[in-house]
Amino acid sequence: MYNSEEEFLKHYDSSNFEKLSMTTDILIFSISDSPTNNYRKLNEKLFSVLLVKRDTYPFKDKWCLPGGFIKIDEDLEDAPKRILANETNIHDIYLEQLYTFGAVNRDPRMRIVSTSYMALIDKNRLSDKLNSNASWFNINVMEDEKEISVYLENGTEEIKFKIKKTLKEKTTDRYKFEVIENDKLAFDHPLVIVSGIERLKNKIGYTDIVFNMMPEYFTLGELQQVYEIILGKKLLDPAFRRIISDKVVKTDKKQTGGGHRPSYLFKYKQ
Amino acid sequence: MYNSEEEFLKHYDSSNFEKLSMTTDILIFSISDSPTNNYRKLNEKLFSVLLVKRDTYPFKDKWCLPGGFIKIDEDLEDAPKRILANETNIHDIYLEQLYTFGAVNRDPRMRIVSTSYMALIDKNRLSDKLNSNASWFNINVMEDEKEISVYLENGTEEIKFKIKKTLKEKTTDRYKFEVIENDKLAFDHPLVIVSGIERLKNKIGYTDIVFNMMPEYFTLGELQQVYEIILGKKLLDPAFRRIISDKVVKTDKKQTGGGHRPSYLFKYKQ
DNA sequence: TTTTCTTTTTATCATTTTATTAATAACATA
DNA sequence: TATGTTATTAATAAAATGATAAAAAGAAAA
Repeated sequence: MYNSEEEFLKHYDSSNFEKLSMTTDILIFSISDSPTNNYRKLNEKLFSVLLVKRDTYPFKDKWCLPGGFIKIDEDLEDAPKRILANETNIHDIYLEQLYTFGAVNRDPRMRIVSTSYMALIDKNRLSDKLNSNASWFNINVMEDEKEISVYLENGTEEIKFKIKKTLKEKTTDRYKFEVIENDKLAFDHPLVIVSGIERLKNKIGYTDIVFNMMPEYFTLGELQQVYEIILGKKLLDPAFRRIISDKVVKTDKKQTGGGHRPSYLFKYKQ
Repeated sequence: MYNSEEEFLKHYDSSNFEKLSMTTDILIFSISDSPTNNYRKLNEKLFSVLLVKRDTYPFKDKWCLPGGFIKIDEDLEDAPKRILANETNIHDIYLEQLYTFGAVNRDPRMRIVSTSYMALIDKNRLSDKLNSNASWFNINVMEDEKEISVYLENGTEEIKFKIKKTLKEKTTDRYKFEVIENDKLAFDHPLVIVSGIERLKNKIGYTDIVFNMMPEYFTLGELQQVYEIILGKKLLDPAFRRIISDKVVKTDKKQTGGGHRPSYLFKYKQ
């Protein structure tokens, strides 16, 4: 019918195929300091995620991940970058594509497929003011063979949800996730959050991505806490130090005032 | 403006947002036997991918991955299942989402975002006849710090492409891939193939997915060959046997006729 | 029939890595 | 000055890994 690619494209009718909308959802993870900073209580580090309260339908007054529509003339990965720039003042943010969710009825408005991204940031680099409807939620995860329970709190509100996991194949560690309890999170965002936590848990073992969330100077105790929160288990001090010893450099700074032997501050070895 | 979610949805105008088309591309990997099966030459195992020759524009006469458009009323992951069913006669195929590619100009026709999937199958379960324009290509990969060269051949045709890799962040093992040589593959499919190989290379170490490509009975030498092809390096026999010893069961069957000590046949320990 | 060849399979030992326990160090407070 | 607390390191045991070599079993050649 056509004799060349040029000719074909000239006559191509793009309405031949069904069209849909795409959005992106961004899991922005960071590390927070515990609000209770008592005497003789370690400056506890917490793992947190940024959520936004919806002020319009659908899911009005529920919390969701920052996100938005992909523009027709915008590369897919430029959308999360644009939204991140809108939520923060930082430019060089660690960003990684997570998963694309595309169940037919995942959005009540219409058919929308959403590609989720995970961003890791050091909160200390943020200018203080967040967008008015955004808030950091500390993350607590309880996981066993069958379920993942996630508890989020920001000092005022609490969000809980539970996810059932069933092994997809005997040959993998892959699970099928299904939301079985959720009252305060919009869309399929519980799934996105859990996917991100799983990804991070997996990658913390063979990459250095965790340092994207750490401040410039930190103690090994703090770093170990972050590993422990994300992995959901306690680590032995000497083992942990062996593992990260070649990733960090000791500085001559010390963190005093803890009522005990002060710890040296370390930096990430670039 | 609206007093309830129902009311909002009733009046929702889905033409508010820009729409695009979505496709899926499926990397179907398997293991092939070497065509040269000489005396005293091990029955060599090769790693292969299924490609389809395009008979229409765009990219007429180029090779591409099996794929197609996502239907408006079809779950995202049902599309690759539908296409797999069309290409094979097998039902329970290992399928895993790989990555969503969404550069604005990745398709010359119009804006198309594509979610790629990786499928692993045991060729022995296929009925012999493939679709007429489909063909298995054996894969050879040469990788160093800066580049990945992939060489595909199906006995008749050869396809070569080269990809430059640059480290994205110092904190990860993540690379940015850029196609620098490619003459016979359509779209951004070189990127999809390389992403899949990297995923497989990574996952072979901590999952059992490789057994989805193995026949029911295999020798440890054959299994080791498959590991070696995918990892791109030689493994020591005793080390390999230690690693996989708890994943396989020895049967009382032997593979004789090799002019040397026969090897036992093993099965995957389900 | 015997020897040679090849590859499979197992054994052995050295080395490295990881796990566990315990000891020592340093600061803040009573 | 003694005590509590956490940081840091030392020391040892256990496990995993790496590397080499030896034994086993069949096919083919002498």
